[in-house]
Amino acid sequence: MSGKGPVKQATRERVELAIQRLSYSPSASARSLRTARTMLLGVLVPDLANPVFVPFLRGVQHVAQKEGYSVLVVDVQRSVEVERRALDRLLELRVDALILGGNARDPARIIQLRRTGMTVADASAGGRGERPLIPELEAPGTVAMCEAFAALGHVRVGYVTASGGLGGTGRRRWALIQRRSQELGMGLEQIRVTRGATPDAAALVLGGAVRRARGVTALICSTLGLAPTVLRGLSFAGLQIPSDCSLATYGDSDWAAAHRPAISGVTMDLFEVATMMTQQVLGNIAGRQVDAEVLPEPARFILRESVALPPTC
Amino acid sequence: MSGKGPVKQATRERVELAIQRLSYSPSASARSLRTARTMLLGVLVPDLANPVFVPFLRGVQHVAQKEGYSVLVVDVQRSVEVERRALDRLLELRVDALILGGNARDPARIIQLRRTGMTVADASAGGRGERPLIPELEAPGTVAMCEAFAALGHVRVGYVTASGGLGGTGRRRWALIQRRSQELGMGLEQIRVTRGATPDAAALVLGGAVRRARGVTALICSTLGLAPTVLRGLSFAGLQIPSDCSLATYGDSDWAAAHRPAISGVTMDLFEVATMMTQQVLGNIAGRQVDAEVLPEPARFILRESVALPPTC
DNA sequence: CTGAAAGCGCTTACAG
DNA sequence: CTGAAAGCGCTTACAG
Repeated sequence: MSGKGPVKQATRERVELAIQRLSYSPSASARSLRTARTMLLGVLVPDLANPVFVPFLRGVQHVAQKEGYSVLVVDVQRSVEVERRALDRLLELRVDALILGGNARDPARIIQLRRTGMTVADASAGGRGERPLIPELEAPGTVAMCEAFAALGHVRVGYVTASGGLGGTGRRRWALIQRRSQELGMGLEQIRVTRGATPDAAALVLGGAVRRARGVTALICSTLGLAPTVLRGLSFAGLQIPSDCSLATYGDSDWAAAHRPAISGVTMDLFEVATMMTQQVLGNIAGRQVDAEVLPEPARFILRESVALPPTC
Repeated sequence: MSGKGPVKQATRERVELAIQRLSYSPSASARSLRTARTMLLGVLVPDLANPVFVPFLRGVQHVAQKEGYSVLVVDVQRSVEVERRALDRLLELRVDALILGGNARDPARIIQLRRTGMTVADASAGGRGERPLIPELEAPGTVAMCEAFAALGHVRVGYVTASGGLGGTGRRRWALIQRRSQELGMGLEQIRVTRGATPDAAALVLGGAVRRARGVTALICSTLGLAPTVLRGLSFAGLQIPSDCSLATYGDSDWAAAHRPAISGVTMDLFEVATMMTQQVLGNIAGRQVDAEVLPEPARFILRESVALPPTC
């Protein structure tokens, strides 16, 4: 009972060991200090309130945790200052890699980081030879949408954006829409609506664009988050979709599909994009050679009831 | 030019220092090893695909980063196993505190953690004397909703849940709805619909519940994510809201408000809940005495067009 | 194969 | 006030 036979003692030791283990847990700090690896991944997103970044974050989280990595997420709230501090902190934390979900506020900092040897994957912009993944994947969807409008006979399209400037991805997309519209002989204009604007405020802007002589016959919403504001604005203005004006949006969701009329959209699987990016990043830092040429599915245009023939005048 | 005057040398040293600083960044691992503080916060959410956890995560992120803390987020995907591993890892990382956005898969583990001195804040369940924050805040909204239905003359209500069991919050809520309905003289039944079910599958279940003799005249959707499925099911079944059946949901969003008819809902500000929880947690571990009695706004019931008089038979 | 030592980069208490 | 030393808890190379 108190250390007699040698076997009994061994047993007791094992038990004690097991008991200790119940609370013992090796210190990651100590290990990292020694090994110079933290098994930490930093993920920067411009704005978690924007729903496109949620599946992205889920994708990163998903593969990271399967590989034993933990993810530090920071919502930079579209602020250079917050991004700067976050990057400083992530570097102190010695993250093994950085994943950017959207355009960096300070791109110069990013290329500088790369120069120091930090692995950083950027979903939206391509630094030094790397291709901008998301814009590239999105392009086929944009083209398909433009072609669908043209095929139905639309002659003038309005691209609705939230007030505030476009980021790198936004500018690339706008350039593509411009080019495609022109080739297809459609007029194009940009319409600014404040996200979360009151229905009457949105109605004023949208009603004006649709109702004036030679007004737009179709609207493209630049982001899914803006769509409800646009829908309420149109509804308030007394405009019917699609008889008075067709509507499509970037992004898709169950709500867009459940809406009557169901809303068309350009959509791609950001979860999958994040998954593949993260796998590649983790492969890189493990020194594995990953075949970079397996790309996620490109974006598609989902045609639903909200896009139809233009009104006959 | 090469170390002549003492002043010049001092200047050069400053310059060299500044240059070095450009790449120097103190090691968080080393510091943590010494100080036994990591400035790390672990956040566990049951499922990031459930939109209620996104504002919650944003709230935590927001105050954490203002206070210099970084947040490790893990989506446990409703799996005990994933949760277990995540907790092990977060403990190795020596997070200064743990924040649970939803019910833990393994509550015993949590109370054990608390016993070892770990600070853990749980939004959905209260361990040992702490009150379950979210259920408590949600209750007034549930009551208001039940009363609204009763006041309009509804006699039988269906509570639509996703297939799969209820968690702690779900059970508490169900118990409250049961009690309130009974007190108000309304019948109640639970209806199970698979999230993401095809419209015809959902239509079968919902149509049956509404159309049969003495069927339900109103539906409550247990979570916002399920609402689109219910909407499409009702639409497929040829049922009009609210003339054939009223509809309310837990949660609210721009899409719910933009839907025609606009969807009623029980809603509260999870961003604010997370904000206050996190402030309290950080205050605790800093040894500050925070007044725990400032509570976030409780949930409200937003009455919109989707809830109206029951059909007259 | 086992065991003691060195060292990762900080902070903190202590000596000068 | 400044500076050298000890030590946080690991891993890894090295000696026995």
